[in-house]
Amino acid sequence: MDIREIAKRARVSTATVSRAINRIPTVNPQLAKRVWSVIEELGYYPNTQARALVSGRSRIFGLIISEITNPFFPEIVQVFERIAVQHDYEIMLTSTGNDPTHMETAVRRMIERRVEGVAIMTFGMEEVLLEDLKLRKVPLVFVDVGPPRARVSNIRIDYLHGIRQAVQHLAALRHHRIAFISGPLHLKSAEARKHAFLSSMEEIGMEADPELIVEGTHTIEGGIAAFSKLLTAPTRPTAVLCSNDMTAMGVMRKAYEEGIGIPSDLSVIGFDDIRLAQFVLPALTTVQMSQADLARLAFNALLTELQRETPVSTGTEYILKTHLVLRESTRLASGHSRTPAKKTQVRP
Amino acid sequence: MDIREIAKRARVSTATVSRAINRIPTVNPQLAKRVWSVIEELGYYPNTQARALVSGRSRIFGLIISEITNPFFPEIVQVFERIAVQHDYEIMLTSTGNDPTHMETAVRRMIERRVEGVAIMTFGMEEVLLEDLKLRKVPLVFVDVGPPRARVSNIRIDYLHGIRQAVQHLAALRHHRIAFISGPLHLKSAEARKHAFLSSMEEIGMEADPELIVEGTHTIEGGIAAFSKLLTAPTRPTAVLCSNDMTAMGVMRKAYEEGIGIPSDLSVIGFDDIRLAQFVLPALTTVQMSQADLARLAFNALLTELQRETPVSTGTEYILKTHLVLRESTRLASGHSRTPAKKTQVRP
DNA sequence: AATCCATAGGTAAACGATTGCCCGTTCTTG
DNA sequence: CAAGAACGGGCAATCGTTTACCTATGGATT
Repeated sequence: MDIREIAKRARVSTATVSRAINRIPTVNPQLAKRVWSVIEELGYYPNTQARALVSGRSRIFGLIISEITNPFFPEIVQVFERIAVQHDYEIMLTSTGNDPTHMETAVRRMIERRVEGVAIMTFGMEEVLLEDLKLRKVPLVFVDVGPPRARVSNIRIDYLHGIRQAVQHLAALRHHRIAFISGPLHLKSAEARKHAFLSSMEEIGMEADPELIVEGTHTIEGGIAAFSKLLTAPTRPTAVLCSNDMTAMGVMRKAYEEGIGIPSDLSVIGFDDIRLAQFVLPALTTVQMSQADLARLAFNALLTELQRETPVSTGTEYILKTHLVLRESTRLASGHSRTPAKKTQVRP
Repeated sequence: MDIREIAKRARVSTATVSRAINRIPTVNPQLAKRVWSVIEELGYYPNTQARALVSGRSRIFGLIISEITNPFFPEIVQVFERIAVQHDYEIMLTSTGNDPTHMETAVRRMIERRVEGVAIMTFGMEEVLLEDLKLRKVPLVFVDVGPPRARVSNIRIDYLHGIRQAVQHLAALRHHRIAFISGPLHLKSAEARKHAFLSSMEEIGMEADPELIVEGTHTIEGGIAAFSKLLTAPTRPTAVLCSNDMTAMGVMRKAYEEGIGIPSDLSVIGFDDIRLAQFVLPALTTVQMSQADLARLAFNALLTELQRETPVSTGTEYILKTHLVLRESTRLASGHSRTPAKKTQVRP
């Protein structure tokens, strides 16, 4: 069933049907009504492929993330999708697992489907592979990545704000041996977080012991491994700041196995504030970086770039703030207890 | 840039270019090579919309899930996507949040994009809204739902197997007061799990105290609420079996707040075996229902139905087994300790 | 009353591929 | 050596829309 069928039954031309469907105001309301009732009656749905072909607009945005099974991303996907649908866009999602090959085929698929824009949420990887998209002048939005360029927007995350709060919170709780577990350092975002930690420490005159800085992988497993390594240090840390919440969960897991109480023996702070963070035991103090805001920012960046008549020479920059949210996983360093230490209940 | 451009430069007709691209064996290898080298040189990517339009095949599958932020689903999405890409399919993902309106618009969008099949992973909801798809003879695959029908396959989950193991495990550990927190009972799957619990109990001659059966929502919050309710019972349960892992995490959270030790004071069993289950503290004993297998099963069901020349009158049934995996959250009921109880370390 | 203009709606040409059909070669076969 | 088969490749129709352009109609203007 196609537009011709509708046209015939409504005794109008296909042009009129098309106009009625697209609610073009010049069509006589009477006619429009006739057309619509035929459409309803037959349960006709327009063919998007045909529309896209002739109009040159696919109404699809690409969304590239690194790992859908990392709880950080689903919320982004959800919000992004919701907004897209509101704007009559479809999203083409791909989770690369940080595999360049996967990334490459994803880009190819997206070009073949003629996406109108792509949000890249891999936090600083493989920018090179996107040359094909740039070449085709597809609007792009990155997080935490490189030099601005025409049709390419950037969301800069203000890591320093939240991480400085975290460090100062720990310092206020009299922690002197503060460890940091970074993400994989080839990610720009991981690098940036580490750097924010370092300068926050310096700012308050604390030196970061190199032995207490280890690299993780932004996964639970990585957190376990990294914390194990920290435990071999001559003097253990009393607090550990993690580059993301998954890492923090790994630390908590390992601490549990070793009989190290959190927060009684060790304070832990995460980063991201994934939903789970509040349900972990004990609830995780963490630096929030709103996934919903990030998704909104990215979508709007794409839409804005698309609507711009004459592309500006250099893409727009957006900024996303971060800030600390206090929960149960941090406490006064032991030896400084307000009241005689008791190993059981928690109330930081 | 289009196929004509390629044809011109390779000094062949568009037909030959098309045939070369589709690797049709009748084209002269020499010509094909010439065509391909032009394609490479120009960085030409075929337009999927045009292809789909003329061939009548969109190469898109729909995937409807209930909540992408529920950690159960991302793994499904990942596996489904991976297989789809291997078969040159794209997936159109939608997370309905159990909202019928959302479901309705999702179905409309999918029809407009002419999906070739849809996997519905809402576990027993809103089948009615899919009439439009059935009408159009789109292959469908459901989990846990109703009567078979042409072009509609079904994945039946063998809940009983895993749940019976769970119940017997608890019984063997001398638990007599076993609670069950169900999912929202309007979901067929939740209903089925509850039923499996009841009959497993009956089988070993234990009666399920109605006071110990409460309804949850398959979320952490629901688990917290449900367990709070259980705590008001005149005699508390010593073990609780949950309809999914999120619920179990809610129980653990609430227990933690109340100072109830797991597994020392209370044994907890989940269902699903989401990845997180092994990292929770203590690691959760749970009934595994493989998300990867589920995704594979669903994809193959769709593909099979699509390749079937003459649709059989009634869709195929597939079966997915479940089974218990033991971890740290269960233990001999207190008062039956093998060795004098000690509150610290865990080893069930 | 004649002319002009605005306007609504129709005709048909795109969009970029696939593919049925046909035609010209070359090979086979009697 | 002639006739038919086999085969490779080109022509052009087709998929289902949108939209530029054109035409007819009716109202306004003089």
